[in-house]
Amino acid sequence: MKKWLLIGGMVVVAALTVGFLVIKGPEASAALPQDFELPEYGEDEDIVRHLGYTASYNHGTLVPDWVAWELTREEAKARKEGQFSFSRDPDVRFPKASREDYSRSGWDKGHMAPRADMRWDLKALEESYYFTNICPQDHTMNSGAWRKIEEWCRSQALLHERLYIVCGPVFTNHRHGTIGEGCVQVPDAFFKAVAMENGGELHTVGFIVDNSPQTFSPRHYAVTVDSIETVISRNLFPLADEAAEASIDWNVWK
DNA sequence: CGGCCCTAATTT
DNA sequence: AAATTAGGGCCG
Repeated sequence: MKKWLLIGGMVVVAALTVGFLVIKGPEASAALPQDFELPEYGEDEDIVRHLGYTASYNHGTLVPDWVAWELTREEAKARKEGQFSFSRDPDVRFPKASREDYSRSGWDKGHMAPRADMRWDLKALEESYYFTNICPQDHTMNSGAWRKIEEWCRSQALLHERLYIVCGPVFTNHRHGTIGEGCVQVPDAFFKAVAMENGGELHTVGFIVDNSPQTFSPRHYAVTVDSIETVISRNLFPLADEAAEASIDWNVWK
C-alpha cells in the first residue's frame, strides 16, 4: 500500500514536472520539483507543515523525527527581526514537549531549522520556536559545531541558488535518557543532509554530530547522505538518484 | 564588536 | 502558558 502511494506520488511529481517544462520551456529544467526536500515517510507519521519548514513529530520521543526546509539565497540574506519565545505548536494536538521539560535540564532547546534561516518572514520566525522544531542539544555542541554547520549552510545558499536541508535526531543507545515530566528523549547525535543543484547535477553532503561538547569545523563531521540513511533507516531525498548521495564533491561545496 | 546560540527570573 | 526583562559565551 505504502509502496503504491510512493509510486503514485512520484508519478504525480513527474507529471507536474513535465507540465511545468511544457509551460515554462527548457530554461526551467534546472528547477527541482516542489517538496523535493521532504524525506520518505510513512502513513503513521504526523506531518506538520509550516511556512518555513515541514516536520514529522514523534509521539514517543517528543522530538521531531525530521525537519525539512528549503533555503534560498534571498532567504539566507534576509534580516527580519522579532521577539519570540519557545511555545507549543497549535497544529499538534496530542501531548508534546513543553518548556518545563527543558527548564533547568541542562540541555539546550536546540532549533532543527535554525532561527537564522527563517528571518525572511516573521511568521516563519515565530513558527521556528514551536517544539515541533526543537530537540534537547548539548549547549557547547549547539553553539559550537552545530552552529558552524548552520552558518556554513547559509554561506552555501549565498553561493548557490538554493539548498534543500533535512535534519533531525539520531537515537542509538539512548544513553542520555529523558528530561522532564513529559519524558522528552535526549538524542545521542544529530544528522543534517543537504542537497543542491549545480550545473544540472545534484550534489549532496551530510553531517553527523554527537550530542556532546563538539566544537570542530563542519568538515570534521562530514559524511555521505548515504551513510546517514543507513544510520537512521530512512531515505532522505527520495527523488535523488543513488549516485548523488554516495559521495561528496568538495569542488562544488566551497 | 556584532551575530548567533542560548539561559533564568519575573510578571501577566 | 506566554510575554518581558536581563544576561552569558563563542566566533569570524
